[in-house]
Amino acid sequence: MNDTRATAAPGGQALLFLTDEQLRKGIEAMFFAYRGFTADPDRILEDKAYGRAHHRAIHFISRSPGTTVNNLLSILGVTKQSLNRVLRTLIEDGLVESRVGTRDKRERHLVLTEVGEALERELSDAQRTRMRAAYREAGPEAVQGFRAVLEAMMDPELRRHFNQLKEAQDG
Amino acid sequence: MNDTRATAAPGGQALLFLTDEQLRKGIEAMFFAYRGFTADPDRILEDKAYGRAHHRAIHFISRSPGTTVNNLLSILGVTKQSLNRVLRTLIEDGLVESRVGTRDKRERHLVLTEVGEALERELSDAQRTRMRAAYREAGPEAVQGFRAVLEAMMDPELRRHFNQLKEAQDG
DNA sequence: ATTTTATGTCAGTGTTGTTGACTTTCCAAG
DNA sequence: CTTGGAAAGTCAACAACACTGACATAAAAT
Repeated sequence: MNDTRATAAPGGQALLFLTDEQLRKGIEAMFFAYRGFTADPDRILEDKAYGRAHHRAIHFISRSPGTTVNNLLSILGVTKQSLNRVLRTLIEDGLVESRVGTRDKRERHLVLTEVGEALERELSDAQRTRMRAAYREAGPEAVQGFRAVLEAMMDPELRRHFNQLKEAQDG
Repeated sequence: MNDTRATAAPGGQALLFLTDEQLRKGIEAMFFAYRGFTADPDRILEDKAYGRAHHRAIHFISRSPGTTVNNLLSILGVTKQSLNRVLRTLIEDGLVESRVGTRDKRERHLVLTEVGEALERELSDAQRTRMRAAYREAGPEAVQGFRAVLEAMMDPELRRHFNQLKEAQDG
């Protein structure tokens, strides 16, 4: 069923014979899996007045407490106007605190409040539960492969961000 | 660096010790990778008057030529009004043909025209190129794991659709 | 003193999703 | 044959979330 073939090549490198069909299935897998990936947080946010954009902001503020608006912008890849709309509501609702920088007073450092952290936990618990179940079902070797392919799929700039986040608490 | 640990458990099953941090990194990998995944088609569509929704419709019509609107709806998971707006422009622009069903004349069977297939090729070529590069970089075992985790992450209904598409040309 | 950077804000626009209401077509059961 | 309901299409209104462009403020850098 899984006919991704590998053969030893002269250089000791494994060569992949990837048919268009196999690649197409990878593409569809990404599409369907991403729907599942966002389904649980979406359900939680649907009641509250927030959407996916709020979730992303909350996630990365939680991940890098005290991050600046500019840093968040380059991670999320949206315009400042778009991010600002989201941040404004989160600050107004008391989920995020915006602190003027000490060294550079132009910068705003973003941190989650208690309430913000509670929502972050609720959202990430749901997402982690699905991820954990998928990892268990697929097995440990699969997890390594999953991460390797995803990382290889990222744009270089995003990959840099991804690995910087990793270093913060993992490396 | 990749510290997803696996240990042989009594039942012969491998046990995974997944920390919240490891799961979180999987979540972030999905987020960043999906951005890369959609980046190339987005760039192509940006010039033309189409968006991601058009791409998705074109992809699945190409994948299952003659599919009905209802089938497409359950694959894409949007409302008929939303899909209809997209299909209407694609039909008006001569990329998609809508054929009245022969057995059931209420149904519309959707197929790509020559022009539609040309755009589909352009889009999927771009997406496959990235996927192929990622597969090559990650290696053949990683590809297996990638697909296994993604499939485990899908909602059951979407997983059914995914596997039905597979059977069509792979099983 | 001037320029650049970081941030915030206002106004307008586009894509993509939603609900709700309504019509047309047409299969199938009574 | 009539009627109920499913499939498809349409119209209107609306919301989330992205975009561009223009402009304001404060502070750092030159």
